[in-house]
Amino acid sequence: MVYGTNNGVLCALGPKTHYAVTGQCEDVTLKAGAVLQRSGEATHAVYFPETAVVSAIATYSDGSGIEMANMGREASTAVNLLLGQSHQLHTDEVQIGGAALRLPAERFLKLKSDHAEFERVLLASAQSVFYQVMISGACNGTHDARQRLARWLLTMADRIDGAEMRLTHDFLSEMLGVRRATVTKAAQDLQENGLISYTRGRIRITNRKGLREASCECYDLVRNANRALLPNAGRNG
Amino acid sequence: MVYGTNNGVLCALGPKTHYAVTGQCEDVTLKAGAVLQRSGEATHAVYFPETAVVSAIATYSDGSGIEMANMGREASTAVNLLLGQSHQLHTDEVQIGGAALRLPAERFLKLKSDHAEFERVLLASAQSVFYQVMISGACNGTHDARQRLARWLLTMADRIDGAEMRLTHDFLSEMLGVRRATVTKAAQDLQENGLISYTRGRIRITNRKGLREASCECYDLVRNANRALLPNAGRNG
DNA sequence: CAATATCTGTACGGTAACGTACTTATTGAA
DNA sequence: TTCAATAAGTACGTTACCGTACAGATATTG
Repeated sequence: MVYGTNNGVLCALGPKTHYAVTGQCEDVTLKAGAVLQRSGEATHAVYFPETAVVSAIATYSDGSGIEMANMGREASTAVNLLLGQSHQLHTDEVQIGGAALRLPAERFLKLKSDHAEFERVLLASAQSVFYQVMISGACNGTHDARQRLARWLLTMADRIDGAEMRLTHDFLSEMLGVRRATVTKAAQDLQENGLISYTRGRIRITNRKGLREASCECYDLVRNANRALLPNAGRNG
Repeated sequence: MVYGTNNGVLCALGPKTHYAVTGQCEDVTLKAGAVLQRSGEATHAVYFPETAVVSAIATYSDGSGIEMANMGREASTAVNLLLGQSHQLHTDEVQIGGAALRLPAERFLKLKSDHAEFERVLLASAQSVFYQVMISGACNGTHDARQRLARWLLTMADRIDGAEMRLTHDFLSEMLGVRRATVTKAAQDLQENGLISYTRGRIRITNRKGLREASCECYDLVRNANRALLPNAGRNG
């Protein structure tokens, strides 16, 4: 039963619309590394992450890619279709495997035109994602690796159930766009200050308040904007 | 007479809608440094730049701000309203003074609901701006000052009539988020290679092809996406 | 034409990253 | 239980920037 999802976008819907939309979704398990839809291709479906995290990647002509945004349970991959584009401008890749709801493109479009509330919430969600991307862009150019690591861990923790996150320094270095050794140094610093603790692929936040202070303000800006735009998002079914 | 605008969003409209929309706009001259609308305030109007350039700025709690996107004649400031938000998430500030069309919020919303084509084009434009912000964010973290300067100059040249741009290194340093001296160094490099020439606040592109090679691919990615999303945009009335 | 303001060139030491690469610690599978 | 794979710690020279500061060049104004 998909009713009871913890996806923030779907939770922001009133019961009736929520029911209509989730009734058309299917539960899927996304595997880390899977490419959901490639840049330039037609968009087949929209994903509402629950425990999975999906990232938007820009592809350069030499084949390299850069992560431009990542979306967890507070968002969805609907922006393209929502703005009227049938084809992808970027590649959607699963960063962290987990559960998600999948809604085929045609059903998505039908639901969008049948339910004004759905469209309204989707637009607000797009605004939230847009803001996140804006802030992240500014953040990358302004704040150092330690602050950004702190921010990234806080953001990720909001998307995950348990206290422990399974993330390697290597993975984080890709997310932050820095060297693996730079992540190790930043993580050491945070650990020495008692804000996190980690061993071999497992990271745990031990002092959330302190980590927020170590992070740049970008964490709060994005979070507050998301909460303002999608109320009820923490409602959980 | 506003018909005959060179704003790319408005030019992407068919004649009938174009006429309906521009008929509701007023010609304004925007002064560099002016704040059009502040973060948190209600959005009073939407601006379609012609020769002006407006930037979206995120404001931190210490009062400092970071430029997150800038919009010239290929775009508009409509994203907020278009996505259903009556209030600003960011501050819109005039970076380069010049002409623009101004459309009050109520009229904008009325036109949007009366003309499906207008809404469709606006959504495509939002997609384009969204993509620009995504790419720029990735670009800032990946490419060096010289590449980004080249890209910025190319982008700006597309928005301006003449061959000469009135820009100081100091101004450019703010745009790129680097030191003024770093801009001077990058600009010297470009000039020594015959790609640009400049004197005291005036910059001229002398070898466009070469400048494109010196720039990162981000210039082409954003430009191609914008062209694909808003055809006819160069039609000029 | 002189005075002033504005730009640009340059210099200095400092720092946070970089690429590369080797070592040491875990962990899961043979 | 040993081995191979994976993760984390560390090191070294290098680079692109930073903050600051001042001198020279070019406009603008009185």
